[in-house]
Amino acid sequence: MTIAEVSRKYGLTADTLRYYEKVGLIPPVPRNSIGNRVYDEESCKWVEFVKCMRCAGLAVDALAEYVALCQQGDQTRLRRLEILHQQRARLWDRVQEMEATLNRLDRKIANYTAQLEPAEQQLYQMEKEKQMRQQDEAGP
Amino acid sequence: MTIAEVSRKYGLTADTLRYYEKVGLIPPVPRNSIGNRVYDEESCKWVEFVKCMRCAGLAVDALAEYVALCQQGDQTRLRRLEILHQQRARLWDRVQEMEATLNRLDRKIANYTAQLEPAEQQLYQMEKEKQMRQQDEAGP
DNA sequence: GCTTGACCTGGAGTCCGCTTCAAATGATAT
DNA sequence: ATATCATTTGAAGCGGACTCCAGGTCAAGC
Repeated sequence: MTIAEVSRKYGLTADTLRYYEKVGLIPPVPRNSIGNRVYDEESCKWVEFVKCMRCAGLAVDALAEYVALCQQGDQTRLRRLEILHQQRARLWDRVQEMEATLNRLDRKIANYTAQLEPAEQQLYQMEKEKQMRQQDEAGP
Repeated sequence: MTIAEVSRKYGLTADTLRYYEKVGLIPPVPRNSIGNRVYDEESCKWVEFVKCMRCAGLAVDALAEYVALCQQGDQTRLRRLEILHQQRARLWDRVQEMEATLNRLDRKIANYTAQLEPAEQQLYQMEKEKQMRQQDEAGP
């Protein structure tokens, strides 16, 4: 696949794909005779993997280290595992934090909604929906 | 409270507190006769609120709009509710994405762990622990 | 009355993660 | 053969969110 095809396939710009390769988020992509990138299965898998990890917020340099280690063979497996563990832990912490905030927002929303004038409520209802929970003040 | 005290209390630098105020993430903080900030209850609540929301990744400008509306009185309640809804939705999406990645990392970790030499496993065990799940390849 | 220390401001600097650009190359279409 | 097009590179630029800095003001202690 060409860079344009991969770009379409994964929704990353060609520039971003080159950038990822440059900083080591994906191993060097094979080239054809004239030097253009030709993404094979392997490269695509890396692209998909990295897209997923970056979307979740993993840091570029942790990922780059992991990718570099993968290219250095089996004796790096232990270290790779460490990196994965560490990143997983960070990610988990962030998710906890975000879920707490989600709950807080839900309470706030419930509170706002409860205090709307009936007319407003209906007006609002007409274009909105869904899940809410408990108390919270409506200021800060 | 002085800015230094608030800084200690919430773990944000004085610079960040001034910055938040400047860009409207917190309403203007009261000043004493010589122009120094004196954080009252209200200001502290805002600081805490904004810290929480920013940690969860809400955008500065959405928050700034919300804060501005709060200062404009009750007729902005509907719009505020909309903002909260919207931000909640974004946050929820991100959490979903991150949880999926978390699962993927877990599978990867399980796979790596399973493939370690027994000696390595033990070595690894000695400093690590916890939860893992199922299959995944160990490359990308 | 002079230093020290906390605070102020405006503006510049930093870091991250892309994004844009300029100039070049080669394949393809007319 | 000339124009068009996708691609290449290295380097510069950008946006977000702080972070740091220089220069200045006050209040208090010695």
